[in-house]
Amino acid sequence: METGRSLMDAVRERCGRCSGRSLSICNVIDDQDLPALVAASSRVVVSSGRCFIQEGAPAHDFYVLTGGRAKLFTLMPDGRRQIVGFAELGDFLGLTSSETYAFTAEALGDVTLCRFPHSAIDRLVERFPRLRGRLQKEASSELVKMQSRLMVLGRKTARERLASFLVEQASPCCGHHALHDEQEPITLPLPMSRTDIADYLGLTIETVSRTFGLFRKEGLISVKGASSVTLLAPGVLSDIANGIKRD
Amino acid sequence: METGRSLMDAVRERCGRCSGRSLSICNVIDDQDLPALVAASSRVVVSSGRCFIQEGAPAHDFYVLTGGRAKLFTLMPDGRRQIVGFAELGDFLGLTSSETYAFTAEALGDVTLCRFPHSAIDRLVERFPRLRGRLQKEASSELVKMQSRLMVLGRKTARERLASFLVEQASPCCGHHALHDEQEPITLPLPMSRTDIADYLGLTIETVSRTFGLFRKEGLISVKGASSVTLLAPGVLSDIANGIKRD
DNA sequence: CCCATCAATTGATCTAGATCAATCTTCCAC
DNA sequence: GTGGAAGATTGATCTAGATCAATTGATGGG
Repeated sequence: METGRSLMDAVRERCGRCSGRSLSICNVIDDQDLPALVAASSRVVVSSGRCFIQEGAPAHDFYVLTGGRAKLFTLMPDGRRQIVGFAELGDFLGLTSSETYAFTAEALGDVTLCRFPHSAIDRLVERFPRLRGRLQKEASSELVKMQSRLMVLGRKTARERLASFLVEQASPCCGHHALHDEQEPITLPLPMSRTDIADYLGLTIETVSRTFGLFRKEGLISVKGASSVTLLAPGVLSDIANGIKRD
Repeated sequence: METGRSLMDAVRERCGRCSGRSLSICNVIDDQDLPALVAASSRVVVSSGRCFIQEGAPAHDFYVLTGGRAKLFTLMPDGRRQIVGFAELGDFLGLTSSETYAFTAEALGDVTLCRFPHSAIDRLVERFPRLRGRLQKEASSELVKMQSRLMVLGRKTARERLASFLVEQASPCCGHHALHDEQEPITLPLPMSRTDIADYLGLTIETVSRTFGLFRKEGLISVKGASSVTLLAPGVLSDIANGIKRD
């Protein structure tokens, strides 16, 4: 919470250069109204490996991710883990129907966030009704992504799962600009570990690694040091992801 | 769309006895405002096995399910199917971020619905702002359910999946009233086929059937003619669902 | 009531992916 | 650089659940 002169500075500092601005819920707020947004929120920096949302903890705050990436996961009592999503620039976290968070969020590398207390969002929504619609749209679009993830986990083979993952990573924001060119190679950073990918796809690290190996041998990808891949044939990978066989 | 005298009749007819009223989005609308709701919507009856939402078709309408149950699924090009949910009384269908439906909805037995054209919902939301919040809450709660479904499909064994399914069926409305008593037997109708259950849980019919058989032998359930189960030990099933071993 | 049809169960095998077990990289901290 | 620790790859085996194959049981039309 900031006021007066420093608030204007804060707006310039926080929103002026915020690369998440156009992607996130903030994009329904006019420039002149930004101070209200800044006043309602606080900037949070989370260092690599730290958790900023705890599954089951009281849900006091919403977050907009403004830098870095995070993994979102749930645990079973015996430690089995399912990653329910990877958050990126502009993603809105902490929407929950209940009074507690449904997942844990951990920073993959250093992460910056804007934190909005629950109560502050209520006030903002009252003042900027379009925000409510934006929040709903956010939830709906997440819901659609979830439905395709259910298909991945319920019905796809290991090959199809990894291909789905790679294609998804190549088209952030729910396939917005799709794959620019189906044939054009695309290089992606993979800030998550093989273990994370395995827990996302319902596989083991060994299977993930072997499948990466296969794709490499088949000339579909090339790997640079485990945290960067180039999709050499995005179109083929996309077909594999959808269970389509080319001959 | 109805007017005048017949509208009042329609309200009495449609909403007065609607058992979904208290569960659905309609529960944020005062009785006196119901006519607006009725005027904006039309009643639809769908007979068993018919689809009323088609994956990929232009999303013109929203639906509130007011009677019966439906299965929601997506297909892969080769016909593999993933059931993404079973809709029941009061459920709101057709929320989507894109211009097309993300899944197909098919009636399990005869189904009645209230259909709201997209445009009508926009007008209603403008007139009744609380509706917007209700819609968002609906989407958020669905999102939370999805996250636990990802765990089911990604990390649970066949036993755990079927137990999860049975416990979920026993506590409709996202575990609202939970299991009244963990030890009290509960009898459930199962309007869906074994194939549907398999496609919901990412298993084959054979595995579903075998696992039902095991639960029966272990005295955890008793089955009446494939479309009705009694959970004899809901607490134990719940523990199995969560991977907790009692000894 | 009885047959036909389709769903569900049960049994026998097979296999994709898990598990167990070494290496081999990568990349810091020193 | 250099040692070492964590992560990734690769290989050998095992197994839960898939697949293939009957058989049994429901359900509904004539």
